[in-house]
Amino acid sequence: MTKDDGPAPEATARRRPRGSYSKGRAKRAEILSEAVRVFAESGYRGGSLKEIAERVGLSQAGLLHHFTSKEQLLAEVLAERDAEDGARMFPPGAPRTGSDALLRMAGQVRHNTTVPGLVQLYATLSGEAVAEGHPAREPFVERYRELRSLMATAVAEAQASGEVPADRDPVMIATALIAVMDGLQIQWLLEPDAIDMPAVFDTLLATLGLHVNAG
Amino acid sequence: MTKDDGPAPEATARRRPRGSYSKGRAKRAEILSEAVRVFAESGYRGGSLKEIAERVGLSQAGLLHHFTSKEQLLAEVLAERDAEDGARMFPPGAPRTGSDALLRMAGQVRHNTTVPGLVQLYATLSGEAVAEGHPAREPFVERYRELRSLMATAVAEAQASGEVPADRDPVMIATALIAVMDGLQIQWLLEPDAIDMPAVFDTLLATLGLHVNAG
DNA sequence: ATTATCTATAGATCTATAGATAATGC
DNA sequence: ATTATCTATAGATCTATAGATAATGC
Repeated sequence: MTKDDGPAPEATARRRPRGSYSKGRAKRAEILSEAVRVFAESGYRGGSLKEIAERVGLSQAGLLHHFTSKEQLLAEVLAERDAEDGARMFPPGAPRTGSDALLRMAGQVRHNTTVPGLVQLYATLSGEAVAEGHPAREPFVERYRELRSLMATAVAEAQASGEVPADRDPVMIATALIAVMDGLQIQWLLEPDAIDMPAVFDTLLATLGLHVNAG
Repeated sequence: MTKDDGPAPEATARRRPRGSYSKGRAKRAEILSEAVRVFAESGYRGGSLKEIAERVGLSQAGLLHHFTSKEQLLAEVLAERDAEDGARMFPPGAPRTGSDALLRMAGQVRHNTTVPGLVQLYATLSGEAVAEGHPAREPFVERYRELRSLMATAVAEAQASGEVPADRDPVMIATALIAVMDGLQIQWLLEPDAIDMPAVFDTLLATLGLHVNAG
């Protein structure tokens, strides 16, 4: 067969898109990372496209060439951050079994103290996202659902292997651990010097019978 | 002495203010309680004076007769809510000693499930308030500082009296308990039916060696 | 030729103030 | 007479679209 599937140069005049140029892709990435900062500082409602645009050296309309709407920009910010954080807490290869995931969670808390911007992004957006109709609501619902499920499994496995006392409901423990992590972030963002996030989290794990440093 | 301290009817013509009428005071209270709802739903940034005004049957300018600015309205909302909640968790007469405060905290978690609007107010505002320059930031910093101090004392007393194991730092435990309470609210507001706040909190207290139901 | 940006602008908001009128209560 | 409200408006924003021009790369 001859290439009658290919682009008919003139007949149909089907001008197919060429895709973005490399300059465009670079700018797009720059916008995403600056959007993280602006949404972290001012939230989704409070953060303006103009502010983001100016920080990357574009006009506000220029920014909207890369993202069709503010809402789409937020969606991509969340997707990107979730992918990155997910890879950290649940690396694909790692045998996420037993107390392993719990220790990695403690590691995440430790890591978070080095990235206050991202911590603020989540703290700010999760607070906004509880509002009915907020564009980040569904993503957050799903995120917590998955997180609870993964952590509950980890707790149950740690209990089954005897690494952690089995006298508590694993789902309750998982929910509580996630809650502590979130709640600590608020207190820490408000008074970084007064709150030692990793120490508090480790204390709680120790109370559950899991010792981070002692193994 | 004759009343030369009284109002000189004409000389100085000092027309002193008469204070608000009862209708005005009623409207003011109405505004405050509707502001709670609007700020809960949309946050401080996202909530508009027009929305609040309409809900109480005033024009936006009419509302600003009772509060000189949006910021002042927020400040009064916070002050009022803090006073009310403070009275609940730390009643003036009660001998707030030992595990007493811990059990009252569990009671507060239980109570919170009946007032989702207030829970949302705090979840939303605390998320916003971590932003530099946010008008609720300082109030929240102080609130957490005081809460930690009160709870840490309670934990220490409970430890001293042997009601709770003394193998953990009371400040860490207090910080963690407050964090769990906050973090649970986010998960609960996102999925009320999936999260049993009181059960999770009680589970955590039990892990600490304090049994809410068993006494 | 297609993508990347810009300027200009429509159409919504929003807060706070000015100035007028209606309601309340010494 | 003082308080309680209203209408009108200034002065800032903000998002998204239209239409033009500059830059990039088949």
